[in-house]
Amino acid sequence: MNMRYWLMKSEPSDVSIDDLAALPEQTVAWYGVRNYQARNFMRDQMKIGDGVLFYHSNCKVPGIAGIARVSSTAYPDATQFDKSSHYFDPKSTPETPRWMNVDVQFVKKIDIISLADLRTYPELEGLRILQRGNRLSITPLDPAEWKFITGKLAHA
DNA sequence: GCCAACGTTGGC
DNA sequence: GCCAACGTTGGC
Repeated sequence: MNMRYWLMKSEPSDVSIDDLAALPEQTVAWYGVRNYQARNFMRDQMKIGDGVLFYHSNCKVPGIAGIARVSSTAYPDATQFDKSSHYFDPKSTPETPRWMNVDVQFVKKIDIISLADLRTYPELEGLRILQRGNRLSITPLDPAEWKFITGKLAHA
């Protein structure tokens, strides 16, 4: 078991929580991660069933917009081989792919918990996304943080 | 649109 | 291996 918890950022103009809910199987390949630390989280630590906080970034009201789950282990990100993709990486080959992704499946939408809200809870002081200068698009959560957010703050 | 903070690149 | 230059992220 040993379930882990993650916060994953997505720009809603790219994939929003509503987009995710509307997709076939309500599942999306978490493509486009081009940061090694974030990739390593997916590749080395994520397991099917891990909890995901779906975070809207770079938008009018940044914050946690829904709950999701990891629904595959990591596999090569198809966009790295697609010349027409913004995420194309000429240095990557199918034999030795650089970039991986997992699949993420919708669980539920919640009333957005804004970044400003998140900052008001002492329980969440350690949340990686609240630390100064944090830019990592995938960050781990403590079970206590997960519990607090999904139990006390999340309202469907 | 601004810009601080951070990650990556590449010359040396 | 250092580090300056550059590109990106993402809140505001």
